[in-house]
Amino acid sequence: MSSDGQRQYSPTAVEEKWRVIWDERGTNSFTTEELERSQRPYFNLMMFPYPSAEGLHVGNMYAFTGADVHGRFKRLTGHDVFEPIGFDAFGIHSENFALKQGMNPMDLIPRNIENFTRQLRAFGGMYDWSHTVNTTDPAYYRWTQWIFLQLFNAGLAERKEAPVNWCPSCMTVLANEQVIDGHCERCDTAVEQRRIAQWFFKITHYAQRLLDNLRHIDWSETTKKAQHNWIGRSEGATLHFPVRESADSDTTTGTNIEVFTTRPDTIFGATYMVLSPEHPLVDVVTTEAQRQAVAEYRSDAAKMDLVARQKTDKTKTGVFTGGFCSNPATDEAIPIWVADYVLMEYGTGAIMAVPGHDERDFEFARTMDLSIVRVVAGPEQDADTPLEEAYVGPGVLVNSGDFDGSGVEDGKQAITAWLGERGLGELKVNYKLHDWCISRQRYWGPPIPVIYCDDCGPVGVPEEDLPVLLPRLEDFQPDDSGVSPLARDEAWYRTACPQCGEEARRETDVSDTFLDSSWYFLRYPSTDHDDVPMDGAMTKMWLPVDCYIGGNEHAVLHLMYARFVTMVLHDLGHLDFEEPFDRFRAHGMITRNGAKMSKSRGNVITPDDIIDRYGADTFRTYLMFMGPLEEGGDYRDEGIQGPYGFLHRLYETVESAVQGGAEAADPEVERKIHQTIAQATEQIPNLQYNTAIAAMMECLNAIRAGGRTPARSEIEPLVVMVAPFAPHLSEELWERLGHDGSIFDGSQWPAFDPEKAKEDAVEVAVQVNGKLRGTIRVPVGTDQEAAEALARAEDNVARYLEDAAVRRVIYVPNRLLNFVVG
RNA sequence: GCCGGGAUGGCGGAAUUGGUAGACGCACCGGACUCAAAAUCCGGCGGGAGUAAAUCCCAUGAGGGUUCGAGUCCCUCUCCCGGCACCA
Repeated sequence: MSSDGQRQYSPTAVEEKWRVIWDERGTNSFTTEELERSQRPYFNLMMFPYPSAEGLHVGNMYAFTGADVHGRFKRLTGHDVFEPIGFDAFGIHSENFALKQGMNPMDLIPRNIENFTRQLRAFGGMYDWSHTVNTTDPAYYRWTQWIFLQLFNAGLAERKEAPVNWCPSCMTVLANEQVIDGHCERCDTAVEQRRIAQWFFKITHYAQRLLDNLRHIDWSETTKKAQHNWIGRSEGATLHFPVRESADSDTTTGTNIEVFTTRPDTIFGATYMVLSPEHPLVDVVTTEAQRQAVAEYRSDAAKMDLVARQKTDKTKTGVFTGGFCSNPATDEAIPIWVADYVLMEYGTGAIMAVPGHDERDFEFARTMDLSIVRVVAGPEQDADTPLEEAYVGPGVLVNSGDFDGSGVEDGKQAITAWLGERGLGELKVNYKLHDWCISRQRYWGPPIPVIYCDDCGPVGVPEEDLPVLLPRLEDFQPDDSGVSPLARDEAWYRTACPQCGEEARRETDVSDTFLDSSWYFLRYPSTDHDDVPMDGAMTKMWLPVDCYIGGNEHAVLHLMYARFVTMVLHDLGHLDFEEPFDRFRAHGMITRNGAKMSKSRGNVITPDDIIDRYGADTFRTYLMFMGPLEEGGDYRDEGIQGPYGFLHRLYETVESAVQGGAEAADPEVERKIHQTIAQATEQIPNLQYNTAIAAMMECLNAIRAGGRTPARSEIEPLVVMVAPFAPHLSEELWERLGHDGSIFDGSQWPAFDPEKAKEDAVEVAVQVNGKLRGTIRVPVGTDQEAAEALARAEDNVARYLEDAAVRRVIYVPNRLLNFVVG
């Protein structure tokens, strides 16, 4: 109590009080029955965190606050908001950290989860703690393994030996998506190539659907665009080039080399052929004389790490195989080369080189002194215009036999059809998307539920035997063998074949963490059901997710895999929808004092410190006030004073109103309140939190103007509108205002009354030739004649109109009046 | 190179989608309260001219254009951030 009898706002005390009350009353959690019987279900999702040893960072807080504000707003407007949280606790992060600490992740993870839970409660998330998931819990990963089996049984999981990205530091295989610029996403070590047998999910089978659905899902444009590019559809043709016995002989060997090209129209300019070093036909076409040179080149390419291999600015290298093939359009013999600028992973691993109209081929042809032919003439060019560089623009075909004069686009169709008549070409769509390698030669993940039997081959673990428990290993250090540490636990991997009962061996690889996170949202509503991954009724009630807010760093990994897994489960009859998230919004990044936050810079904000000092409510409000959620913002240490003062003044104002405020509402103030209601109601669902908060600040300033103490009815709507941002404080003030129960129960969001918000007079700008010369205050809806008369009476306006002829008058009612003179 | 997003006071950011640029907040300056400081409250705050007021000029990355009127639309350019990248 302070001397004047009013209580002081103590964020720490208020927040602690309401955390306890929420828990006691179960304010934020649903019982199983409540989940089953919801009237207006709303599934509000945020990206579950990886529980690091460092604890929650501001980036997490920012995202979670943005999502939590959304959930709380939906709840205040009468929805049953299900807002769960969980822990994505498997994976290389935890494993590496455990190795460094000399601890077992099985001991480390529960500790981290405990700390995260404490922080998530402290920040005031509206989490349903009775429906949480932990990916490392056998009760969860049992179903992750079940999902593997669904794909396995449907023929969508495939074991194949493939060149993979190998991180020599993490000693494991990485997905293409985890290789950033030739370096390991986690430790930044240069990645090498290796060939290992791996399990792949055939996501490429879904490429077109994943692409098509982007058109109708309500997602952030940036995220959709990233997925669009990642899928990388391109239309072209597969063309067949018959291999010849020799340069001078017309005889073909019967072998064809297939190429994928987006420019079949330029085939008359294909003057040589290039195979990637890994291409299986290299040995077939290489002549005896060139065998050694080719072998050396291939072995150099194999040794090269992916960084060096993928450098686009290095000079092109290659070697002639000695072999020739026929250009199917010209029937001329063209030489076959091997060069590492052709990648085995895309298309067919072979290209027809058209140096005249492809920059890379041009560069290679120049280096190797190969012939360059023009087959497209752009504007002001003809068949003989010399080529100083590759011409990739539009034009008409030249030097192309019967197709001369045809446009580039028509030529593509016509030439492909013409080659097709001879069985040498067909239209083809290609995608950049690769199949998803889910095998990891590590310890800390769910074992892939497969048993290898000498007689039966790979056999899926029967569903009733799930989960395949991850054994506790004391030595889980990965090694250079390319095999998971689980291969050291013989008692674990030795088992009987489920089909024939003979001695067999378990798969010792574990699955990718992205598999864990590809379906966690499907699990949340069903955590009360141990016997199924997704309960039918719960899934029908709550899914798909209504709103998902998260970081765009997951645009092409997590979000693509979640869509894929959902689509597969739909096709297999487990779900009745094929897109998991109705709405997705990517939040922006936050910086501190204009600089990126990073541990190495030492400028990372520790949420615990800020919350201790200012309270979670102030922290939340400030984070949301910094800028638009979708654009991010800049955290300035002094800036938090604004929201801090705002919440203090709100507290004081409510206190004094309760002690005895004004008898009746002031119409001016009431107008401001309703204008604020209108603005907040419109902007909060659009995630324009910064401007909504600004409006509330203005509203409080208006309420307090002139040191006035408002009536309770005047301050109450503001307390509700602030609730999504400052939930603890709002509960406290709601109670002080004499209400029982939670402010979040019973749809308290204030109703907007347009009549009360209406202004009766407006300022109209008066311009002469577009320059502001005065303003007039007029009743709303004043007509031009009246406004003009008033404006002409203004001294400063009259001055400019004196000796000028008014040619035109532009009147925008309630806004502006412009005299055009001249 | 390609794709996406930006550039507005000392700073973070507003601007009814073509109609009074700078809301709200931070920082700063002045004042009140105080023995003093903190906290709080009141006032000021883009630049320039003007003793001041009135008023005028300039100003939304740069340059041009459309328009009665442009931060907003069109063209050209510069820089910054994010993603993809020898993808045939």
